[in-house]
Amino acid sequence: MPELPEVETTRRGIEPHVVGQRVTKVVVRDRRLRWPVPESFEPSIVGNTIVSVDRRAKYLIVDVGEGHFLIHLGMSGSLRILPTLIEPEAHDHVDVIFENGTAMRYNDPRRFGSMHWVDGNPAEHWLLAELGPEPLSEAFNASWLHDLARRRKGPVKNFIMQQSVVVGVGNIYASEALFISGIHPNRPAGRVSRERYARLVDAIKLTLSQAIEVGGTTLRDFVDANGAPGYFSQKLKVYGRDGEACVECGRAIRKRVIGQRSSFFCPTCQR
DNA sequence: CTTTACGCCTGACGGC
DNA sequence: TGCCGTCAGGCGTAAA
Repeated sequence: MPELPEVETTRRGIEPHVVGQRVTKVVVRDRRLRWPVPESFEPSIVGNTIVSVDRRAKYLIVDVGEGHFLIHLGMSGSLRILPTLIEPEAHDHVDVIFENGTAMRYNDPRRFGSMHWVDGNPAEHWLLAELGPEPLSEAFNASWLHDLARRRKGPVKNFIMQQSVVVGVGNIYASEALFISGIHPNRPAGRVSRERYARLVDAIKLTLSQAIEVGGTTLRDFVDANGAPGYFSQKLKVYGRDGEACVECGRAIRKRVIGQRSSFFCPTCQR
């Protein structure tokens, strides 16, 4: 479910409610996530006060002073802020309960998400250590992409979805950014010119920024920390629009599976 | 090294 | 209504 904009939306939603809050209790009612939540998870956190909530790629990093915990939302995960503790429902895996009576609740039906406790520097944790640059940073630019793409034969769409190339670009925004920059998703990554990579970089930054501004994309079930959906789905130009008219040329948007993922593009506008 | 295919899961939806 | 196949915002892993 969540790509970078949805994770950032979640981060912004929970941050003001949890920073400065002291954790009095952590309840893990279902440890079955992508990796089992260890028994040591709760005692590591309890008693600490939340210092900050940061994001790296699609991971949320919660600093509790004594260490950090990482949260990944997988395909179907969400975090909610509860003003008061209410009865848990299906797939409510974890509650982090605060001294003031509020709580942060993690729900994940498909269980592709994860929670990790990290001693030491989280940037060196194995999940984060090999990640590429943040898409909204200066380090992500045309030179970086063009140089990395040399000799790569695989489709450019797969290339930009690899987290070692650039983080946070998932299946929706990859299709959108390629449409905006006029690049066919199936074109070999090594056969995209530097100039066109410059346009792709701009398109990725623009698409992600705009999506963050409106709270991300809700296709079926993404909600922010208050339970509200994101509105970027209304602005999607190609994703999920196969058969509809291209907003630029009017020809039908096509859908094709590339790298085992559905991809949407305009056969006329994208080369 | 890069690239590909496969699981891991539940739930929603469309067709019959 | 009910059943069944298909598909879904991710990504680690094994294998080619």
